[in-house]
Amino acid sequence: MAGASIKQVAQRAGVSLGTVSNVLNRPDTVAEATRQRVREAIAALGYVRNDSARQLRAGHSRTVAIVVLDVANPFFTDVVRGAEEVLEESAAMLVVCNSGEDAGREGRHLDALEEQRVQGILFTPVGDDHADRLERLARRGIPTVLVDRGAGATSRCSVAVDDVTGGRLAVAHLLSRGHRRIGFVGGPFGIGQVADRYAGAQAAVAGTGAELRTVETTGLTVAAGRAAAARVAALPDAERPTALFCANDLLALGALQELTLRGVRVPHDLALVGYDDIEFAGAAAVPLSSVRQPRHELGRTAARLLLEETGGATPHRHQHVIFQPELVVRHSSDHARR
Amino acid sequence: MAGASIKQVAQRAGVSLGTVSNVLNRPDTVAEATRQRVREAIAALGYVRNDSARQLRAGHSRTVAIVVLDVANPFFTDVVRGAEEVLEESAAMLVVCNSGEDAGREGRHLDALEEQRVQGILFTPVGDDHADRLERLARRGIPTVLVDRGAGATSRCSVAVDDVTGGRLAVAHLLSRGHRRIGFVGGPFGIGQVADRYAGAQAAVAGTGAELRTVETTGLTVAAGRAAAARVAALPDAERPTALFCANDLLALGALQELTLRGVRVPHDLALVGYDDIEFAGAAAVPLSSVRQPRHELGRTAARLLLEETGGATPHRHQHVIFQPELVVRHSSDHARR
DNA sequence: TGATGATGTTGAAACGTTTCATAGGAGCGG
DNA sequence: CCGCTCCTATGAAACGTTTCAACATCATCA
Repeated sequence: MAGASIKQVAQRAGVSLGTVSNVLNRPDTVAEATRQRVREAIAALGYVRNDSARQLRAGHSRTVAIVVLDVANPFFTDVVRGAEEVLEESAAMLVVCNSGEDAGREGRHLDALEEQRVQGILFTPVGDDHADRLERLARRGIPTVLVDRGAGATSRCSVAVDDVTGGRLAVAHLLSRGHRRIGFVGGPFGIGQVADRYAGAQAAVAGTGAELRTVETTGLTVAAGRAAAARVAALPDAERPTALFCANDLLALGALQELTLRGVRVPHDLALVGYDDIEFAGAAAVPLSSVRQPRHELGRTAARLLLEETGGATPHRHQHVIFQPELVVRHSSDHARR
Repeated sequence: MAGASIKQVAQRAGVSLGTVSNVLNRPDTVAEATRQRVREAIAALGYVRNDSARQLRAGHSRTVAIVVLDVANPFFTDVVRGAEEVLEESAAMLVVCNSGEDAGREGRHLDALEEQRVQGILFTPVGDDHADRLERLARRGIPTVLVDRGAGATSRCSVAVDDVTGGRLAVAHLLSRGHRRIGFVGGPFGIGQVADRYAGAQAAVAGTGAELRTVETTGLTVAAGRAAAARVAALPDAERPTALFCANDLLALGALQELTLRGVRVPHDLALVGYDDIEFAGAAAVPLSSVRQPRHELGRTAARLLLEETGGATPHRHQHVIFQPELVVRHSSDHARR
């Protein structure tokens, strides 16, 4: 019972092995009576197809992987849900791999996925030196769609939100509220999103005479946000920024917690803008201004592009879809500095 | 280049196919010079092992799956991270499957995992009628560890937090603050956690003369929490509970948003207690009282039990590990009702 | 010197599918 | 009754590993 194979099903149904396979894969080519008999044998033996064998023969699998920076980050979970929706329709299975912003772990995941000959990978890389890797995957027939990264790569598809614009929107907003010394909280700068949002922030202050100083963090977590806010709060008044632009909402929420704890009032003493507009941003102690991204749509589009490339009847043209972010102003930054 | 196989590596290195396999799996049985030569051939051809073939031969895979109710729920993401930590040490790969609280989707995932002959499954089922299914998986050699469910199943391991105690703690706390009409927000009741937390709540009110009324929801999401709170707010004063115990924090945060919007003051007009103590609970507009569970530890333990069963040198004894929850009182319920 | 072991390597079988060329019949028009 | 096609069913090959008994070689020791 443990491992009934096609052979045993065939024996029991009194047909050849190939016929069973036909029942499974092209039922219309098998006569009704035979089909019936085979189906009964399958049920009786509790036969379940062995996917390894199928894949071995087929040369590729029916699973699609998504490798994300952090499973616990609501940004990625929404992307995952979007991708799932699309993939479900095409009988592909989505598995989620978590790199945890660790290049080593990311590498091991990619190795395993390559060994498994997955159908394709939706990928948000930790660092920037992944071109060779993806090139190799492509040669092996495993297409990649870069998620929220790597616009410009000509040899694969990508979907992204314009992070430079997002950073610019956030900081322009703070400038319009009268802030002249603004802190950028985020890191490591090796992460493209962080670098881009910072670039946008810089672009916004350029030529305005305002000052942008960086408060570098080791990651994009609530804990890192707390630590960063502690450092900011400890600065002498003359140096302390009057507003913080955080590279994501987790950082901003962490900062908000720490600032509240230390009696720094938001937005009166310090304005705060986050990024991602996660579900909790509006529910925070001080409702958080944030830059909203179409995360769900990002996931759907990434999956769609991958399927187009895989199912490729028509020769595939790589596409780069860029979504535009949107600033949502809430109380945490809604206070004009005189 | 696309698909170099062991055979081509062997040819290039001038050795037999079996020797290459030995280099890969038992390098110490191969002479240094040969090993070197084979390694070079592998590198030159860009050979990557085909996991399907390996699995087919081995009869089982090296991946472990975790099937969760909702990837976006911080409770599960923490469990996932705990499990990952343990599995990483044993060269197993964890893939996350999202049932989205949908029995159909759950079934399809289990089917796929069974076809893939995964090493084992960490599983939080949607409903209660999964015994047959798991029995079948077990017969096929795929062990399951129930996560946060199914204490009492004698034929498999489980890890759980005592949800009845958790529910009791929460409601006992509200009673001690003087509340006599308490609402339980949660659903569907088919989900074991919901049923257990409700049972605990009932146990707490039993014999106190206080009233417990249910506000049933269609899921455990922020949106469902909003909807539930809207219904509560619309009740006439005489019927409206003075406190809500929500089956998880997402519901509670949703409720908090909706109540704030409608001018119902928390905790003055209505006290609120959540469940899970997610990272955002303390950062909410009104810091949220909640029942904390050792989620990370839950994931670690589940993974450990699975590995013990799989790697089973010693015959495996199924275990049921129950963790105790802990009530964290914050501002949302910290107001004595006169 | 011949038996014994240790060390390295080989070749073939097996895992469970899918695919494909082929064959056995049945039905039918001529 | 022959030659055709159409419908079903068959058996063998192939996918890329791992495993294992057998073999070759060489040093060792009595």
